[in-house]
Amino acid sequence: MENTKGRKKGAWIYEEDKLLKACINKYGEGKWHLVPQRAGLNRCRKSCRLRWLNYLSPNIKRESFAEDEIDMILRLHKLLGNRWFLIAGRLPGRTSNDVKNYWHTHLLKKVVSKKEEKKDEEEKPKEKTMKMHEVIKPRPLTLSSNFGKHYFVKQQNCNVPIDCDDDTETARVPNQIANCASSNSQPSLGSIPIPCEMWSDSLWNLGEELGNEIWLMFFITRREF
DNA sequence: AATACCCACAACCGCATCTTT
DNA sequence: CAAAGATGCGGTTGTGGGTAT
Repeated sequence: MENTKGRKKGAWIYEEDKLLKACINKYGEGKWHLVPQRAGLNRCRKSCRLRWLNYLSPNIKRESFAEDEIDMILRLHKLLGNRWFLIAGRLPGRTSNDVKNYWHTHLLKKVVSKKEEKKDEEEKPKEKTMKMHEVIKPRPLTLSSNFGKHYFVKQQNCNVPIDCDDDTETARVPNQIANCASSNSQPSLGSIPIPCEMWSDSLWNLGEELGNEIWLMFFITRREF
């Protein structure tokens, strides 16, 4: 199987794995555009990267998911939605592809059927303060190379509850960072900056309701593969 | 034994974001 | 500042193995 550029596609064979491993061991990870050439592989850079990250990397756990891992996936998914990379980041040895696959094959059905059950029971008046299942979607952000890469809580369409009297009074935080340590990255309500204490308090309140798991979303340091 | 179906997971693709020029 | 290239993530598809009929 080959693509339009004559690159091989489909399942990897043992020899290819060996070449890729040798290449990564020699040159390290990264510079994926150079990997096919360095390794002597007729594969595209994406394919090489995926193969390493999802299969060949020595950090990968091969055994099936443990109870606590499943529990963690369920909780984190409730908070983060389909941010598989972030969820996997909290599960040592698991890749985002592993988590995503496990979700689709094992957990999705469970969650859907549970929701169906709940739906029947509910039909109650709207929650006043916040919707517990609204997903907060953090996005990766690269700071200067000295700081490495970190993930923060914030992104477009992320509604942060702040002592609201009705449904509408939530702080719609623009696509910026809640990193109080950084002077130019203060969260805001429209153009008005939100004091860090208020921001933290809001998260703290939310954290109490969600069993403090919200804090996982603070400074989820990116794994260095 | 043959076939159909299902499940698990590896791999690909598209696109958004980041970095470099 | 814009364009081009590189990177990484999430959605989706393909495929092989196991099970049921």
